[in-house]
Amino acid sequence: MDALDRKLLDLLSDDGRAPYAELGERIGLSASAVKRRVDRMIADGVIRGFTVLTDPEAVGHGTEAYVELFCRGIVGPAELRRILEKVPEVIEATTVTGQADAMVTLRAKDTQDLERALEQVRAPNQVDSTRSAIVLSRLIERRVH
Amino acid sequence: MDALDRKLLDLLSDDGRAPYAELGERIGLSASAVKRRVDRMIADGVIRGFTVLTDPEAVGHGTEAYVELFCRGIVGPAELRRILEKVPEVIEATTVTGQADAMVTLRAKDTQDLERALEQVRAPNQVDSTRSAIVLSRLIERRVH
DNA sequence: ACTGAAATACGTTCAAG
DNA sequence: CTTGAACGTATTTCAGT
Repeated sequence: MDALDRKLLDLLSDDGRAPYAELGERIGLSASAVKRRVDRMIADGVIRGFTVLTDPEAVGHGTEAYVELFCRGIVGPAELRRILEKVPEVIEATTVTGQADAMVTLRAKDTQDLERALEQVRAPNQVDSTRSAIVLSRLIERRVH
Repeated sequence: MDALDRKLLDLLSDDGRAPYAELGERIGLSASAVKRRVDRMIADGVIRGFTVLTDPEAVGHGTEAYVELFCRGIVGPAELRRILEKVPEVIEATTVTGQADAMVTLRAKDTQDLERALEQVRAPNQVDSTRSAIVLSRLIERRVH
C-alpha cells in the first residue's frame, strides 16, 4: 500500500471498470504493472470487490431510514445478526457505543414497506424499542472506496 | 426495468467487472443484448457508475461513527451541505425526520482523527450540538446496488 | 518491480431475424 | 429486442531488463 496503490484506488473508486492502460497512463505505469498491483490488493484483501452503483429511487428503494435498536437485557452481536438477517430491507447494521445497542440502515420502496420492515425488526422479544430517523434528502454521498 | 434488468443489477452488484458474456449466460442472453441493457440503464440513470469496494481498515478508515446534528434555529439543506462538505471524513449526510436536523456518517483513521473531524463539524455556530454513536462491529453489510 | 510484445479474451458495432 | 459474426481493444502472461 504505497502512494501509487492509493491513487489506483481513487481512480477505481471513480470508475471501477476503467481499463488498466488508462489507469496506468494516469499514474505513470504500464497496464501490466497496474494489473499486478490490483491483483495484489485483491489477494491482500485491500480490494474486496467491484460493484455497480444505482439510483435507489429508480431501483425501488426510494425510502431510507436510520434506526437505533434498544435491546432487552444483554443481546450479543451474533444474536442481533440472526435477528436482522431475516429482514431484507436491512442493508447495514453495526453495534455502536452509546445508549443504543445497534444502528441499522433500512432501504424500502416506500414508507409502507419501511413500516413493515420495522415491524419485523421489532418482532423478536429481544428488541425492546427502536428510534427511527427517515431520510428526507441527501446532502453528501462520497465514495471513500 | 424488467426482471432481467434487476437480475443484471444483482449480478453486477456482486461483481461489477463481470464480462457481458458471463452475465448473459446467467440470465439467458447474448453478450451484446446484455451490453444494450447495461448501456440503457446507464443512459436512464438507473446505473450511476461502477466502483471498487475496499477494506476500510486496510485503507486507513478503521473508525466509523454515526452523528446526529442538532442545529441552532432553522438551517437549510444547502447551508448544511456547505458546512459538511469541508470535512473530508464526512462520507454521507442526509436531512432526517425526528429531533435531529441531519444524520452524518464519518470515517476516520482512528478515534483521534474522528474527534478532529467532529470538532470541524461542530465549529460553525449554526451547529448547536451533536450525538455520536461510534461503530464497534459490523453485523450486516448488504450491497443493495 | 516494471516494461513491452505476443496470445487470448472481451467489448462493441452492425446486418439480419 | 435479440442474435451472431466481424472488428477493434483490453486483459493476461511471460521473457527480458
